[in-house]
Amino acid sequence: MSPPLRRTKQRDTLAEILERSERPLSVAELHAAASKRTRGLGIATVYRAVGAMVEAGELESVEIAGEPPRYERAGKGHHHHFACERCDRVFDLAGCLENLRKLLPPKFRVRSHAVTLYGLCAACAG
Amino acid sequence: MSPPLRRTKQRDTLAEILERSERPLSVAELHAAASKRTRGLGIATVYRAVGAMVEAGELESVEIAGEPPRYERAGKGHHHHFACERCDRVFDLAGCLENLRKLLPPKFRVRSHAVTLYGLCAACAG
DNA sequence: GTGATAATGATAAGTTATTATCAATAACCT
DNA sequence: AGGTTATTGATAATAACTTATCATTATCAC
Repeated sequence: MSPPLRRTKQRDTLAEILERSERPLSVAELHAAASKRTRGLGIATVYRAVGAMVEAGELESVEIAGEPPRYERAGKGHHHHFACERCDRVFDLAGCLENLRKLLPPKFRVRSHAVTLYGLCAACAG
Repeated sequence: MSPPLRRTKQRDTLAEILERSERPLSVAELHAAASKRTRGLGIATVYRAVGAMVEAGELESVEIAGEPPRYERAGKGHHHHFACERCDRVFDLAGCLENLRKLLPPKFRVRSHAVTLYGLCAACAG
């Protein structure tokens, strides 16, 4: 069975950053942000913490083609994402689209879908 | 400047398979299909041919998160894709969705978008 | 046909992201 | 506080693709 888990400064910091973040973060972003508070934080620790939180259902991963996954807290409700082509950050979009099924060929069965918009975020569109 | 390009059996085969294919193909799929006709075909040759065709604007790449890119002939018109979770093949979907912009936060500028459906293709849904 | 050289195939090397290893450190129970 | 052991950080090792290298082969202009 799984070993009893211990509370550490590193994990607390990482969890808090993710909890507070209004957008999904990559491991690299998370490492950078947490390093400001927890000096010398190892990248492996970030991977371990993120993996455990996904495993525990506290985090969900946001997969975007050609990009490393981002992570955001679970239970935000169905939504999609925007990837800024300049600053490389990913943002949440509110809501979804109807009629996705109308795209579907006969006999195909959909289990999930992803909609990603690419462009410039507000900051980069300046 | 670029060296004059020569016509080879390998490139002809690859171009023809892509031209005839009704769905986007990965380098691996393309290599497998072309190897039946051109024995001993090297994977590097496939990468080189695909790269050149993309460069020339004859092919477009189809990027799907967590998957190697697929390639399809350019100029098919705007459409999206379906990724079968069982057989791992990618299919074209006809048309698009309206009102993508309604998802957009203020001041964000969209340049392109991707819609990918995941599920089982007709063959796998059986 | 012949020569110059682009293309090929086999494979080494490079990328990028992630996981494994392991000695040192720090949590937590009594 | 002290001991057990989970966790950490540094880094080696993987993994999955893609590109580079280079001797050999094949294309094409003449």
